[in-house]
Order: sequence, then structure tokens, then C-alpha cells
Amino acid sequence: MQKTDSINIETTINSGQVFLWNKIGEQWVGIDGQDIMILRQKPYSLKSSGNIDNFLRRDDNLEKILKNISTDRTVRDAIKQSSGLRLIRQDPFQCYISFICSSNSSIQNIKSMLENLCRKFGVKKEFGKYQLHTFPRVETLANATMNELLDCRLGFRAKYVKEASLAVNSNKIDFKELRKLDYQTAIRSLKNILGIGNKVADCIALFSLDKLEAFPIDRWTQRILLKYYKDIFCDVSEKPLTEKKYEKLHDDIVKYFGPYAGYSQQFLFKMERDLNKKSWL
DNA sequence: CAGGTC
DNA sequence: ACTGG
Repeated sequence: MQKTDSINIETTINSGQVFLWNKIGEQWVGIDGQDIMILRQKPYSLKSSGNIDNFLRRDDNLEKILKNISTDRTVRDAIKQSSGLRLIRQDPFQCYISFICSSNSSIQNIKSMLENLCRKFGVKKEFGKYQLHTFPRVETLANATMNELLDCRLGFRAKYVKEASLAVNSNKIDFKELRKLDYQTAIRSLKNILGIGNKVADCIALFSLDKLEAFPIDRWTQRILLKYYKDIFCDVSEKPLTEKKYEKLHDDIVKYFGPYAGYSQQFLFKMERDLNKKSWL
């Protein structure tokens, strides 16, 4: 069991995993599916209408995982810089829609799109002294019209969100089943959905389906690989990856970083964005 | 140009 | 191609 006080809430929220969070005074208030969470570092307090231990992956043997990925020097430095950073286990539907919305967008804009969806399709819920809209239910989003989705400023992602919601509503996508499948099979299934490519599938797999070998390769990850690992992954560049190059690179990455590669990616991503002074939520 | 995808 | 900075 890990120490409860070793979680750095701000670092964890501000690491590109979650978007529907706001800092109100000293508290971070966020939405995970139908749940509302209120997290505070000082004095330390974690409150949730749902299961906070599940959200924070308290079942992970963090000591073992960090020790495992620390064999790489750059990852070891990244862990030191962002101590208390945790991987989060998100509501799968929210995670799925969130990262479909993430394509070719900024963190601030992704947050805005998701807030619009919650305001329009979510249910008002009270928790503590706060009242906010939860994330839309599958059925609600599946029944949304294109115009309603376009009103949420989703742009070309509107049709992806519509199709993706219909797929879940019809059980073509079943998160409980995907969770049981191995990484490759789950990824293949997710990629059948319009709007989900390799990178988005990896984010969904890592942040909501317990696939710790998922290693989302985006622009930042490519820069990281080029900057720190060019001798290990020979043909990396800044150019967009083709389908096959992504898969080949991912294979090599898992061989190098190991079964907890996704944890490595999270620390590296956080480190490099902070280094370049990129803003979060 | 933005944590990509079709 | 949407959209916002």
C-alpha cells in the first residue's frame, strides 16, 4: 500500500490526462463520469461521490512500478521532477469522448468542448458546496443531433462523437469487455471507430482500460524520443507517423520501457511540457 | 499551430 | 477540415 500523502494533486490533474477540472481556491473540483470529486493538498482531503481509490489507482503497486521504470535514466529524472504524479483510472466513456475530442486541438480547447457537452447534456448534481453538470450519459450523447454537437464547438469531431456514442450505446463497444482483452485486441477494436487512430486508442487504453503498456505517441512524445532516445529508436523524427511506423515504434518502445511503459510516458510527457512552459488547465 | 484522424 | 489563441 502506498502512502496517501505522497500524491501530488496539482501535478496529477495538470498532466494532460483529465480535462474537466477547475481549481477553486485551494480545491481541485472535477468530473469523472457521473461522479464529482473534490481534492485538496493542504490540508489533505480527497472526496468523491464515487470511488476515489479506484480513480487514483490505489491498487497499483507503485513502488514496484516506479522501481521498474526507473532503470531508464531520463524516466528516473522525470519521476524526480514530478514526484507524486499518478496515473488516473477514468470513467471509460468520458475518457473515450475526451480523447476523440483531443485530435488536433489544444488542452484548453479540449476542456472547453467537454464543458460545453456537460452543460448541454449532463445532469446537474450537487456535491459538497458545489453544483455542477456531470458528464453526459452514453444514451444521451448517442441521441444528440449533429447541430447540438456542433453547438458545443466540436467542429469536425462532432460526427466522430456521434458515431462513437452510438457504438457504445449499441454495445459494439463494450468497455467491460475491452478491459478484459489484451492490449493489441483492445486497440484494434477501438480503432474501428471513426475518429480513433493509434494515439487516441492508446490514451483510452492507458487512462481507462488498464492497459499499462499503452504509450500514446503524440507530437510531444516524438520530440521526447528524438531528444533523449534517438540512439535507441533509430528512425524517429518530428514528422507525423504513418500507421505502420506508429505500430513498429510502439513495439520497440514496449520492448525498451517494459510492461509499465504507459507510466513512463506520463512522467516524460509531464516533464517535457513543463520544461517548455506549456500551460495546463 | 494545437496531446490527430479520415 | 472545425475552432480558438
